[in-house]
Amino acid sequence: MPELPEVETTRRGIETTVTGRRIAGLVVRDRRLRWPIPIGLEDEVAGQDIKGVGRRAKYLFIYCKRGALILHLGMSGSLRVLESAVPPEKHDHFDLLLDSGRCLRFSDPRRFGSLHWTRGDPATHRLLERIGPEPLEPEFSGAYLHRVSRGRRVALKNFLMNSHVVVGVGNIYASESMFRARIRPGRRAASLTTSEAQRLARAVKAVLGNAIRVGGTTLRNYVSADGSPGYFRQKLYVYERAGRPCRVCRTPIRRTVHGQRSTYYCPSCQK
DNA sequence: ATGGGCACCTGGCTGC
DNA sequence: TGCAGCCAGGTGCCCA
Repeated sequence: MPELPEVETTRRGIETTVTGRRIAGLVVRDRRLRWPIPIGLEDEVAGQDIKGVGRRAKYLFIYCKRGALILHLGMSGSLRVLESAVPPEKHDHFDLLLDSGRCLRFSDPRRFGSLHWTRGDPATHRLLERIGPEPLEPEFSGAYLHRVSRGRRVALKNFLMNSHVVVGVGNIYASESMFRARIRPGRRAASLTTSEAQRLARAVKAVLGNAIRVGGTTLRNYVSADGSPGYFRQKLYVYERAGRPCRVCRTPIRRTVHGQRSTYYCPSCQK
C-alpha cells in the first residue's frame, strides 16, 4: 500500500509519540522480512533514547542517541501506535516498546518490509547512498528531469519510477503524474521537451503534495499510525479506472503494462 | 551504463 | 462451496 505520501503520513503519525522517549524493548516475532532482522538487534536497541523521526525516499528513520533504525513498509506494511502491547495478530512481526507504555507495532502480510540498524548516518547507508533527489525538494525540477533524461530510451513512466532518477514515485502516482502532465506514459524518456519536463516535475510535486496533505491515498486495507483507514481521500484520475470515462474529457481510460506493472492513461488528454 | 526481468511473500478476488 | 489462476501499492539484484 504505501507510496511516499503514505510513508510521510506514517512518519508524522508516529513523530510526537516516539520523540523524546526511551526504547524499553524490541520484540521480534518473525525475523523473515525482505532482509532478516539481525539477531541481537533487540539488545542493541534496548535502552536507546529516541531523538526524532525522519524519512528519505520510502525509508523511515528512528534516530537514536547511538544510531538509527531504518524501516521500510514494503508493499503491505503498516506501523501503528498502540496504547499498550495488546495480543498481536498474525502479521504483527515486531513491536517497539516505549518507556511511556505505548507500543509501535509493525504489521506486514507480504513481508516485503524491512528493519535495519545503523550506527552511522542512515542517509549514507548502503541502500540509500546512491538514490536520486526527493521529489518535493527544489533539486527535483524540470531542468533536472530534462538533463537526466537525455539519451534514455526507457518508457517515461518507468523512468519516473527509477529511484536513481527521483525517489518515492510508485506505481499509482507515476500514472497520476503522467496524466496531470498530459504526457503519455509509454513515450521514451529522451523525447521529453524542456516544457514537458517542466510540466512533469510540477505534476509530480502537485500529485504527491496533495496526497500528503490529505493523509495518503490508501486503497484496500492501508491504515495510518492512529489506525484510521483514510480511504480514497485523494481523487484518482486514471489509476484502476480502465474503461471508465476520463474525468476531464470522458474518453475511456486505457490500461497497458510497462515493466510488468499496470499503467493507466487517457488516450485523448495525454500526448 | 542501461534496460529488462526476476525474486521475495500472502491474500483477495474472479471465474469455472 | 472449492479451487486454480491471476493480480496487487516496492525495489534490490542479476544478467545480457
